[in-house]
Amino acid sequence: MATSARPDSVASKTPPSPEAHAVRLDEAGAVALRLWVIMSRAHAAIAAHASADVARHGLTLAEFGILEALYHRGPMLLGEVQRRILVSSGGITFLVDRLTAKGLVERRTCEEDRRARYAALTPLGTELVARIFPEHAALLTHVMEGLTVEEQSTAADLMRALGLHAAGDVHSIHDVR
Amino acid sequence: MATSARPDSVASKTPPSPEAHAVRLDEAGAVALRLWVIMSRAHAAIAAHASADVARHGLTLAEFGILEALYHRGPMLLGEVQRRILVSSGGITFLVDRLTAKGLVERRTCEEDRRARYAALTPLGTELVARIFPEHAALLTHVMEGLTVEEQSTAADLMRALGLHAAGDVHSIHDVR
DNA sequence: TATATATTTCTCAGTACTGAGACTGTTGGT
DNA sequence: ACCAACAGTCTCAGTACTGAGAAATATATA
Repeated sequence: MATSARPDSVASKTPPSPEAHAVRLDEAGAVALRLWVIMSRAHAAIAAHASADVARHGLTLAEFGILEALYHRGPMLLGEVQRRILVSSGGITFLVDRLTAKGLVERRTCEEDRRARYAALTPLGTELVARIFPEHAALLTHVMEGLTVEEQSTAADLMRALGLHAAGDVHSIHDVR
Repeated sequence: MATSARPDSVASKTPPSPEAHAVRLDEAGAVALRLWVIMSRAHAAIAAHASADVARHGLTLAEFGILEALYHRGPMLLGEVQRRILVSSGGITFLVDRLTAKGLVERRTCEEDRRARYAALTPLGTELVARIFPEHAALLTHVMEGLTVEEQSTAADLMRALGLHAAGDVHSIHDVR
């Protein structure tokens, strides 16, 4: 976590340096860039809170994401979990190993496809999620209070469209058609 | 980068497992949580594109963020850069070291405060940013096309309010007053 | 002045991953 | 049945950081 994530509230009304460069962008570029920067900062600020919260229980956000997914959906194939929480193939193995070592998760074989394995919560893991999830939700509710519930809902809809487009077949602008 | 970030388009209309747990949340909690998850996914999907783009030039997103900041604002104190791109104190030293090794950035002493040091672009660094920034902006414009320009602007306003609140004095819900 | 506290950067050991490739098992074509 | 291509997981070396603390300098208080 960053040691300080405050906005430059007081600081830096520094006079424009002679070495500063103005950028020429069309309107679409300017808006897109602005959204990306603002979104990154907002995400980082919220992630810092969320991360600190789960760290109280010795968990990383990625670990918590796995526990939460398994709690809500029941046992899942490792590949499913991987796509859901967006880590690399090596990462999911590593994370499930660590959660297994903590006694929160166990691997189960998959009868239909013997290459695959399920991850499932142990009773201890289930109990942990049941205990900490409500607190975590309350924290996030609090962190999100910068927007009204209606605004949050609007923001979620916009983010969803953005995410789906970005995750989908956005061909690189450098691709030949 | 995650090896696959596709949404579960086809997959997983799996029947609700007997081991799945329903969660009881008030409306505010449900909306906040939904926004957090959706926002994280959108951010990750966009970051994957941005990251891949700057990687073509051998840069990480954090490095590019520093170069961009120095390009637009001129030389900055390390602490300023750190707060702007949200890395740890060790991280900014490490990143500036690496950019210095690449010949893109140099350190300068600060006369007014001899503890502090400026980071400034070298001519090579300036030339690099001038060359790759327009391409990067074009890529982001393309990635953001899941929303209209007006929607992007709305989203940016909402994210800004969210980020400011989260980065500000959100006291932990567990604090005593 | 002396002392304490704060701020800025740097050091370094540690952590949480990534990504390329290996291994094992499945599927479809012939 | 065989073979090629593919899919799911695992291994492991490498990477990009974090965070606690140290060193140097600055500022405030008595």
